[in-house]
Amino acid sequence: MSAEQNIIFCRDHHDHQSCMATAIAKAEQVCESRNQRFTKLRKRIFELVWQQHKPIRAYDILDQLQQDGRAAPPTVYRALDFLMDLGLIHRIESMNAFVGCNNPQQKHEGQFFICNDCGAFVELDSTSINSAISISAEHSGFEIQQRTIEITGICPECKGKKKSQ
Amino acid sequence: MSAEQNIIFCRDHHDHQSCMATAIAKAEQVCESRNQRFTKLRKRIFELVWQQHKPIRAYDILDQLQQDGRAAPPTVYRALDFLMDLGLIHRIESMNAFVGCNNPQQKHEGQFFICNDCGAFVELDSTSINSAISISAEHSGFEIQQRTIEITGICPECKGKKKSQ
DNA sequence: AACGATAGTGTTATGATATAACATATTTAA
DNA sequence: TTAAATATGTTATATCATAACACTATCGTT
Repeated sequence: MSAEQNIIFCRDHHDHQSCMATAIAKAEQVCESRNQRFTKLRKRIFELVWQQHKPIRAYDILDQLQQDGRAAPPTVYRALDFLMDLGLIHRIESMNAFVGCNNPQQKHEGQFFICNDCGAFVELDSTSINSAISISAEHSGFEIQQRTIEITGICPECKGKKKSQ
Repeated sequence: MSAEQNIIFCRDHHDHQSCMATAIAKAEQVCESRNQRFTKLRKRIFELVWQQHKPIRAYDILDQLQQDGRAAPPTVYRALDFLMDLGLIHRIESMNAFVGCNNPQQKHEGQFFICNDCGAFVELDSTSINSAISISAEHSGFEIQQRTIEITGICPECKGKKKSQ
């Protein structure tokens, strides 16, 4: 039962409303189970991260917040740190940006496939990628603490669009 | 003939002089073959990156340069960009830092295993990791352009030291 | 050797990303 | 209801990176 997940870029092709609602429900669940508070601010920032199904940068979040009144960087970064600690979002190191996680209940660090064209991304947790890395590490006694795996390129849709031009 | 490379953390256990000399020789070769100039400045910065066998940040390089006189950030970043373009060094995204590459002749993007304790690192180019990722991508028609694979943790030596304390 | 073209470097200013430190407000739990 | 703990606001500043333009060195011709 460890079938590899398929990459599905869902940009524009789904019921965003319910997708978002599900994410929020999961987040609330995770917070509750860890005795953490999903405050109004944290929820707002979580929503902004999820909103577009693509990586968003801290200062873009800040810009959005400032449309409702004053806000400063620490407000954003603190919320992002909180959400990351709980695994509700992930940081994309190579882009200084953040994405929502759709499997926050499981502890994991995903593998991210991100389209350079449209920004759509997919998070995998592939057994074969994970174990290839683990094996390399075990081989020499390296003890893994954190995995950063970020693959950028062109998603199937954008590839299609390009061809037909 | 695709035996996996082993992780070897060479910190402190090698002839640094000749290790460095080899790296410089390779770099000169690569530059020559691509009709690029390995200028005094570029060489100096290349040496600083190699010097410690661990990731070094741009402003730390800048500090070193400034001991020989004035220098400003663009001087450093330009040289780093040049060296990266030729594959003579790599950027570690998750640390905003740079490391020397010991196989610059081959075009590749490595997998980095970096010790959180001592900073030692190893660059692999593992067939099994690479193909696991390629397979995941091909599965759905994602066209890979760039791979960022950075694994942090504790190297065998530091693990040993900790145990014996 | 003299020349213009190209490539490389210096310099100043500023943009982009992130955090420290402390003040204030809110929630929790006794 | 109150003290402790948690969360947020606010100001200042650290850290990372690049744009734009001036100047210098090198290369390839004549």
